[in-house]
Amino acid sequence: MNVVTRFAPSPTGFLHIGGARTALFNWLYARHTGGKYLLRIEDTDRKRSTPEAIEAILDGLSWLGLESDEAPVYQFARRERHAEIVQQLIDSGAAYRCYCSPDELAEMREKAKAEKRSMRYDGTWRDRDPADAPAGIDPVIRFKAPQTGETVIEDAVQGTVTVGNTELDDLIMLRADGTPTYMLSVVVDDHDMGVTHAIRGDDHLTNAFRQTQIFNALGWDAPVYAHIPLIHGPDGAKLSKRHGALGVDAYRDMGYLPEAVLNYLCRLGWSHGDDEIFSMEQATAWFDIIDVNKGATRFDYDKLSSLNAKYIDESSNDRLIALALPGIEAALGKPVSDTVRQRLVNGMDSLKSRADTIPQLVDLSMFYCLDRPLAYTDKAAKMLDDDAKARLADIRGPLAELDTWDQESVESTVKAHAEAYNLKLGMIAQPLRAALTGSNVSPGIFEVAAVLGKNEALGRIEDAVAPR
RNA sequence: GACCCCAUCGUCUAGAGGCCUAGGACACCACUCUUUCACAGUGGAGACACGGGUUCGACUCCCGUUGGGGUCGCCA
Repeated sequence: MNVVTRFAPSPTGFLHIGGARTALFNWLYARHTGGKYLLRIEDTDRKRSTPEAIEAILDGLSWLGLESDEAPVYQFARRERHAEIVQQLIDSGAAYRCYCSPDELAEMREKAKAEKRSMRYDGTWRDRDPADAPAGIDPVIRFKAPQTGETVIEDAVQGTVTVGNTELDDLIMLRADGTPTYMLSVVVDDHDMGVTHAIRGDDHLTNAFRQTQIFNALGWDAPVYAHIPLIHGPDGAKLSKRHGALGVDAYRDMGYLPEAVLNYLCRLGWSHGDDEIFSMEQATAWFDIIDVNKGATRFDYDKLSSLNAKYIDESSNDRLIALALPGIEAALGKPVSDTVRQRLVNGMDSLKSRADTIPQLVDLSMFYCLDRPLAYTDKAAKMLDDDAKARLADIRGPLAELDTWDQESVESTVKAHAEAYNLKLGMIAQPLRAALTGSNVSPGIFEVAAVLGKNEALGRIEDAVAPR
């Protein structure tokens, strides 16, 4: 079988993390089987669909590299086809006109709730004579759902799921204004697009029953459904705007690399033995729906960050500098000079092993970019007491005499000096760190001195020694 | 409330009846390395929700309980 999968977001907001993973799983499965991965924008809700949301979704997917194999299908553009199918259903007696007003329906639900019955449409117009139709009211078209027996779906993730048909009411397929609803459009589009596997969030599980019924009424084969577990917030509650339900652009802005996000998302609900860190090529080779878990998962920033740190480590210095530069220049309030850029190039290897995210990398890099005199952190200032300043003043001379200024020469000079004066290395190294970086935390101080260059390093020492 | 789904360390997970004294990863703790902070390495603590079955044998199969989640729109 030629596999065709699809990701079908509704453009009513950004692409959130759950949607991104749904897209990823569909993409992986299509790639794994050598099939096709399609994108369908479900924009039949004209009131809530926006071009901005479409843009955000497309941007998010492209940032993650989840490109579809064909141009996106816009569901609303296919409304005539949908209406045509509905007409077909009416003709065959599988659908009917319902003249209940929204208010009547709301009332019906209220009453059902009060009587503690389930809140389903009661089928008022199901078998009523169309001649009773009230004048001046545009009817909706409802699906005449089977009232006996049960509907069974063989879900590729959840297994066999059965529901009694008495639980399902007659859903609306065409609104009073003649536009198709989601439930109908999905069925028609999945069929027309040749979708063989519908991988989607578990929140669609109950929809699968109704869609299966429509497929049956149409005499079409339903795709294989695979309802993947939902992603919850760190506290186990449903992802809401308050926590976790961010657009993927937010993750980019938080300094996460797309390959880290992808790798992390793979491990949320899917696994390949104990493999934790792997490329999309490996994931493609390994991915199968049977290995997807059933239970909901929680989003864990710590683990994402840890993965991100590893991907940052493996990134080229050029890429990292390009990613960090906007943040650095924003903090600086001006573009970086060529000198500073060169320092970043030279210092990046040890900077990047310390950063979990790009903003952290920016923070870590700032001391290479700042102009003299440096501002000191509290701890650095404390480190620069009078004794420390005296020691710095002492070491300045030998350093100034160096002809070759590199990590080795600075290190041997400082070490020799410490030995000669019978000082522990830290007694000089720590004040030196404070002077050179303005902080008590930095990469190896001799490397820092080398990267800074003789002039800048000596200047920063003088700044620290000078009375403030 | 009705219906549906789920249930292994705090979190993500391995586990397809004996391989399990339940493995890995993140987080946590300790140690090593180190001028600092990281990185890295080593070690540690930490789970099969509960109760019944089935079986010679259950984390694995069945039932129930409890807990969690989802759905119940002229939204998708």
